[in-house]
Amino acid sequence: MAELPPVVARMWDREPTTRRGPRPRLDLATITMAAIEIADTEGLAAVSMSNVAAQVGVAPMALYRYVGSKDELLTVMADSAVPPPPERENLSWRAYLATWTRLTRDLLLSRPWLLDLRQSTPPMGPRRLLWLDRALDALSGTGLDDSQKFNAATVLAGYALTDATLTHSLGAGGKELAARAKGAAEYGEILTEVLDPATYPALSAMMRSGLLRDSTGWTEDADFRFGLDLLLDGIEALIARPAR
Amino acid sequence: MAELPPVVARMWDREPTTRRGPRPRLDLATITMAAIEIADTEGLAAVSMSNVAAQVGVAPMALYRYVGSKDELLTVMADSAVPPPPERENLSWRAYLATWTRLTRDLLLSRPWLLDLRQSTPPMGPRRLLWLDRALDALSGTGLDDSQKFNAATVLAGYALTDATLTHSLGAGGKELAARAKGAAEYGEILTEVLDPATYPALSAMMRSGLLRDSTGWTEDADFRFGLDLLLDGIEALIARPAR
DNA sequence: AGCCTACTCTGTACGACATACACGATTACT
DNA sequence: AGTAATCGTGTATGTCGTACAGAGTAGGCT
Repeated sequence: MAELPPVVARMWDREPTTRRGPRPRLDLATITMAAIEIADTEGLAAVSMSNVAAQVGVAPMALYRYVGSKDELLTVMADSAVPPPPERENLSWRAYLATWTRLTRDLLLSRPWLLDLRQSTPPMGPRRLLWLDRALDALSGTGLDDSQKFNAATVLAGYALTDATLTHSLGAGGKELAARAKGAAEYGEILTEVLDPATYPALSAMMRSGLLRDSTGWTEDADFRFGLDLLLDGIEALIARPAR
Repeated sequence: MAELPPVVARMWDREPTTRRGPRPRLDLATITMAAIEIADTEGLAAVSMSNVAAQVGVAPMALYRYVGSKDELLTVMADSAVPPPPERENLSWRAYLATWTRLTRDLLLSRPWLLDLRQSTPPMGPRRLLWLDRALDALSGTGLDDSQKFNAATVLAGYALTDATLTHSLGAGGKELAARAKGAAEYGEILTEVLDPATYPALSAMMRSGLLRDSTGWTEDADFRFGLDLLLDGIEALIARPAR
């Protein structure tokens, strides 16, 4: 039986109940919440061990009693920032996965620093795994095999991430919307000027006909639904198809 | 007319031809190639201004004559590491986009540090834009409108990234395959042990039936094709659908 | 030709950061 | 009561990005 790495153990609340020395003044959850609050308000760059320690009123080195490294802290943050998944209610698999994907995207947009966090994550924590479980569960009556279900969930989550990344980088950032929209328009302008129609035929034609000119053409919800329906149609077709 | 930021200008070879002082001993391409070589061999973490400077035989601060910051260097790297897109030949849009997406994924797997660079990037460079152009071009005869074409390309690129991320994190890394496969199996073991069937019904059932037990069930090419066909089917259905 | 000036690269310095190490204080178990 | 494990702190180290000032170089102008 494999041994749990200490942080993983703490993520899953598997601490031994009785310990030796002085009572800990903190716990992993407190530290993580403080770090998340800093990331929410000042951005991921402001999440330093010193800042987090100051936020919880402790010396920087004290944090290393709870996390093995800053990287570990970031990993825990990436899981703790995730809310519970939506309830299934009576929704069809398709309706449920649609809101599942949408909420995933909305989460990433409401905490953009999640986008910057390295997503090479086998070590998914309890919360992310709960989302995964719900997606798999929604597909349980469809006749897909395990691998297909898993891949479908992965694709949907990946799409949420792709869309959130694009949407975030182009605006829809609340108050910054105006600034970012202007940035996108400016960049489009520069590109239009710099793109050589000979080597970029399709793209330069598209730019000249005004793709980025009005930035609302991109960031709207219709674009998200577009790709989402694409994927759900694909899954539906797969379900309808006789088992291979 | 908007002014080009200096690095963007250099990325697009828009340097003024005559300059004042001593001839530069370097150019942006040399620096970028050195940085990419370091990233390829020692990983992204080893790409420091000092290391890059040493690699090209120059004092660290000299690099700042060519890039405004390390972030800019990373941005340029993210574009320069991209090879030219495949030729269209006589391929159907579907066949072309299939290899387009596959090659995108293969690129990300061959230079995994690109995965860590997932910056929120409007500033795409000439090479990435060339790929985008080819994808749009492949869809030019299909009757889709600009926004649909753009979204389709985005979704496919996003899928390549999702799949590469997952595949990389679970193995298929050449020599490390054994080590990583063992890692995945171990993690699966731990999860199986820790997952409470009551709160994770679908997932724990799936794990217990051996999803991660043999890691080849994931990383195989069939899984990539699965999602890819899902997307291409969706696009094909959209093309067949009468314009809304 | 000679000066001016923009531009090149260098050396030094500073502040931020992650983290190793050793210490004194605190508490449970023998 | 004593032992040993654990906690938080203070200090120190090495690395990093980059600001700044200076010395050398070479084109443009008079």
